[in-house]
Amino acid sequence: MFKVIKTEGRARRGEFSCAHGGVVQTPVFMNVGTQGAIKGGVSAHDLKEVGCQIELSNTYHLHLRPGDKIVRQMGGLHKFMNWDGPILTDSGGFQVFSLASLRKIKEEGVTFASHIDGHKIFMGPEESMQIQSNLGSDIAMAFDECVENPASYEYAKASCERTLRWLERCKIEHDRLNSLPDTVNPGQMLFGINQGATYADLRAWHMQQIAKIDCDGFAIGGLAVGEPAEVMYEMIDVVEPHMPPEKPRYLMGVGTPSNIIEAVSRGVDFFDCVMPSRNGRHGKLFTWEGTVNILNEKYQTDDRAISESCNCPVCRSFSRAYLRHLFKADEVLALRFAVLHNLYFYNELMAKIRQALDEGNFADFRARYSGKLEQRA
RNA sequence: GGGGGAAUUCCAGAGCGGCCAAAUGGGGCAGACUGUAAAUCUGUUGUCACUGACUUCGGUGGUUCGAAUCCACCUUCCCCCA
Repeated sequence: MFKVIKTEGRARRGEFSCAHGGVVQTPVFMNVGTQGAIKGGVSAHDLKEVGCQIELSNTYHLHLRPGDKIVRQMGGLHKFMNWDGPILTDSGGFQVFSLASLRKIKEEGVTFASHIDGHKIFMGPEESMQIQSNLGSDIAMAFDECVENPASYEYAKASCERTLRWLERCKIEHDRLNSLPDTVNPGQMLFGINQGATYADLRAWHMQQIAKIDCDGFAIGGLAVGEPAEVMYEMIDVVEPHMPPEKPRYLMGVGTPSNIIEAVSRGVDFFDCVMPSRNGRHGKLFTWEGTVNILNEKYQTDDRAISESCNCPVCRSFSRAYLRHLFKADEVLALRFAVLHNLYFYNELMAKIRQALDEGNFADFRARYSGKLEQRA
């Protein structure tokens, strides 16, 4: 269920609900827990404290370890990781991109060499749907190919045509699985994914085609893979008019705070990104004043919180000097604190975007923050 | 008291006549990171007027066209015997 409750320009303020959790307020940032845990020592329990509304996990990774059948046997991913809110599972399509050296693509699907032990794994649309069904996520993503950048027009065209055929197969298999009497999550939704590299005509054509398929939402994939941000924005502009307005739009894997603000202004509702957690683990912290590299020498005796305007559990109690020390001393607590802070920031960013939309001053918000939040504090 | 060994750039530790401002680790400093093969990766780490010059390898002298590398003495440390 998705409902747009207010708009400002193309930006949308909405509400989304699914089989788990209460109403999700959009625009929303989904917190990434690839293997059923947020890297850096953050649990589902912590996600609540940090304002997370939806968690994202990965089909490929959970299929390899512990195995989707084991997750199913343990009662599904929600119970397994003790997260009662919505879960979106990515399909494995991104691994077609990120594990490019370990895979082979054919019409039927993709053969991977496991990044763990090298054994062969075949994943096609049906397999991806079966795995996601076993995981019992609330939103399953279609199995697609995230094409690398740059890609030739010919390759991008052939690839997005194949991704369209894969979506048709995903839809059939997804509906079949959902109707099984013992399915883990009968309310599981399916989102289709737009591709087409950086070619406007392919993007538009592909979006028009997938919009004909009765999906519960539509994602824009294959962006933020090395192209300039302006090109990414242009692709959103190209595709957005062809996205069904009554369904949620998800920009996959994006992005920086400014990327998110810009995409919201272009009509996107859902986001996810590894950036807050990964950068956090690497000592780069986001604040409303700009970014802080907590490893820098200048914070050695800085008694202030990471951000004095932040109300996260870390900023309420610990200093920059202490956090820097934890990093320098290789304490796992450093990772945990940094990730908690960054996720809190991202979730608060979304809350403030929503508030601005509610109050009708998103344009002001955008003017004030877009392009600023990635700069050094 | 006798015998043996070692002293190298922030640390550890290679080098043992020219290709050495000196390997490799660590530490330090800085940067990158966008549907997570990432608690990872990259750069840098004597000084300066920086495609070159200058001062370094415990100290002082010496051998040599040339020394971190060879010789003498000194200093300090370590090991073995008593």
